[in-house]
Amino acid sequence: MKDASRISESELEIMKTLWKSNPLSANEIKSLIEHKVDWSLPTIKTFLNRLMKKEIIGYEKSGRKYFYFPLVSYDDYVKVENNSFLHRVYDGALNMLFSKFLEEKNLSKKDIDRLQKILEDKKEDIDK
Amino acid sequence: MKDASRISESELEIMKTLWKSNPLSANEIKSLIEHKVDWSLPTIKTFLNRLMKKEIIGYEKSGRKYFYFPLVSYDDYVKVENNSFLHRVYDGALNMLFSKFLEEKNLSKKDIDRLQKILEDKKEDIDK
DNA sequence: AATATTCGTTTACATGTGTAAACTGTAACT
DNA sequence: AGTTACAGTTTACACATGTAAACGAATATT
Repeated sequence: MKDASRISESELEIMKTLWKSNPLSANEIKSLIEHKVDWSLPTIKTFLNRLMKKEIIGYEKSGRKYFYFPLVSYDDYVKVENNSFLHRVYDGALNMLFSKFLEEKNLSKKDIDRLQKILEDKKEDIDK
Repeated sequence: MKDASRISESELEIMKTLWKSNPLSANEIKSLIEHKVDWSLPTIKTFLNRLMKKEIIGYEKSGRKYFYFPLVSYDDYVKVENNSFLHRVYDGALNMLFSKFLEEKNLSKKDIDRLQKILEDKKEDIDK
């Protein structure tokens, strides 16, 4: 698994697009994210280049055009980010993290049910 | 509540110390964190100054010495960070966040029990 | 009182990031 | 074939951040 740690906030916006569908050209990316952010094409190209230098995306040529795709999966990225967040903000205390989120967010009953189910399953894994 | 969003990673290390106990002088902070990071006193002073400019900490003078203390509470900081993390990585999908953490972390039985308790309480709040 | 010490303040500098214009090569149109 | 369009590449520039030395003022020591 590549090191996915150093994706900046703006670069991440590009990555989210690429994770949803790929490969994509710079123009396609622009269309897909312009409802969220207002970046000029050059700006998007800068981000694509930086992501390539970091080996977080790759590309395949088709004639004069480049089509970009992720080299790092969303899951890998999430793993790295989860960990760094957990340690940065909570010094690694997962329970604290959960408590704080639960404290301040309003979950629907359905959400809670779903989480309880996940926890039940987890428990079984341990017991087994 | 002050805007606590723009605390950098290094500055955060200082804040953690101050949240645990305050007010503290620059030297005291140095002693308290030197087991974690190896920063020279000037470096720590830079961070303190930046935090002051951002109005995240304040100080009180006692003779020639300054004693620093937080202007932003840990809880406020956590709230802001949780939110930004939730949206940055999960586009706001709290359930996804929980699932991912639960998926990849190993919780002890006790941890799970505690979380289940929290969820139960949450549920009661809703029912009520 | 003179000097050494100790604080805080100012200045410094490299790297990362947000944002984009200018440049260059190649494909397409007339 | 010449020129226009358009894709990628190079250069640019300001601000944030990591890291710290130099400077100046005030206190403590001899």
